[in-house]
Amino acid sequence: MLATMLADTATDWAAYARAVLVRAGHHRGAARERLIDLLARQNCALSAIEIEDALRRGRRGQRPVGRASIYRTLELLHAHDLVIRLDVGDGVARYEPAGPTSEHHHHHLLCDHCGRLVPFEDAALERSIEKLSDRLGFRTTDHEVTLRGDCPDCR
Amino acid sequence: MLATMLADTATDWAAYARAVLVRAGHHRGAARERLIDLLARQNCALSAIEIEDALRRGRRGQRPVGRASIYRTLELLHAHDLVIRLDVGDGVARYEPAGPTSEHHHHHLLCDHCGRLVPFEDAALERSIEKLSDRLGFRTTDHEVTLRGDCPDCR
DNA sequence: CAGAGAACGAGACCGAGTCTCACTCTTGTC
DNA sequence: GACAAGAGTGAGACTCGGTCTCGTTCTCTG
Ligand SMILES: [Zn+2]
Ligand SMILES: [Zn+2]
Ligand SMILES: [Zn+2]
Ligand SMILES: [Zn+2]
Repeated sequence: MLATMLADTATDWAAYARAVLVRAGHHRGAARERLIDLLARQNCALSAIEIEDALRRGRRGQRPVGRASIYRTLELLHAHDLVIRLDVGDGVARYEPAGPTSEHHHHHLLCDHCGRLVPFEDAALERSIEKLSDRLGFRTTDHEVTLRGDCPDCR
Repeated sequence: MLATMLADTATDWAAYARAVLVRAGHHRGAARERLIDLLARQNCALSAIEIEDALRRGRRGQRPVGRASIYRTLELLHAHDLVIRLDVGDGVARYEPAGPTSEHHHHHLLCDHCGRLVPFEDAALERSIEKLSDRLGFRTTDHEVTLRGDCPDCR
C-alpha cells in the first residue's frame, strides 16, 4: 500500500508539495488543493491558461477556481521551488512540478514547425554548464536552455 | 575616411542591414531607417517599448514612428537574422543587432539581485550544444542559454 | 464554537504586442 | 520629371496573458 503510493511519483510530489506549504505555515484552500492535484497528474509543462481552463469549469458542483488563485498559487509554489517556471518566448509562462521527488532537471526543444515542446535531459550538457559558470566566475542558482528546430515528428 | 567608417561597427552594421534588406527587394522607409540607426547606436539589448519611446517623439519636426512600424521592422530584421530576439521571462522581448559585422553570438546571465543582463560568450558551451543536438538527433536552428544568479557587481 | 486572518473568486484593470485601414512615400517605367 | 503600382507607414482599436482590488468564504487555533 504505502510502497505503491511512494512509488507513484505524482502522489509523491503532491504530498511533498502540501507538506512544504503546511510546514511554511500556510492554510489549505480548495483552489490550492485542486491545482496541486492537477499539476501532479500532468507530466509535461502546463501554461497558466491551460490550468485556468481545466479548473474554471468546476466539475460536480465544485466552486470554480478563480484566475487570481491560480496565479497566486503558482507564484507560491515557485517561491518554494515546488514548480519550475518555463519561458519559451511565446509570451506564455509554463509550469511543471519540480523538487526532490519529481522528475529530473531537464530542458526543452521547441519545434519551429508544430510548436510542440519536447523535453530532454543530458548529463554532459549539465556538466558543461557547471564548468561554464566556474570559468566565468558567476555564482548561478539556475539556468535555462532552449533549443529551437525540428522535432523528431516533423523532420 | 572609409577606413574609419568601416572600423565603426555601428555604421557597419547599419550599412549591412540596409544592404540585406534592399537586396531582398524591400523599399526604404523613414521608420525603418530611423530604427536601424537607433539599433546601430545602441550596444546592449533594447526592448520594443524602449525603442518606441525613443522614436515616438520625432525630433526636429520628423513624423513620429508608429508602433506598428516598430514591430513590423523588428520582425523583418529578425527574419533576416539582422537582430537577435532575447527573452528573459519578464514578458518583454529585447532586441540587439546581430550578423556578420556585429558582435559574436552570445548568451546572458540575468542577475537575481539587480536585474542586470550580463552578456558572455563561450566557445566550449557552443561546442557542447552542437554535440548535444547531434546526440539527441534534433536538427536545431537556434538555441538560447540563460543563466540566473549573481552578477560580478552583486557578489 | 467563535474570532482572526489566510485564502478565495469575480471582475476591473494593465500593458505588451497585433491588426486594420486609410494615407504616404519609394521605385521602376516612360 | 510625371506617373502608376504597391511597399511602407502611423493612429488607434483591439487581443489577451497577467495583475490588482475588494468583499466573501474558509481554515485553523484556542
Ligand atoms: Zn514538430
Ligand atoms: Zn540544466
Ligand atoms: Zn547584479
Ligand atoms: Zn550559443
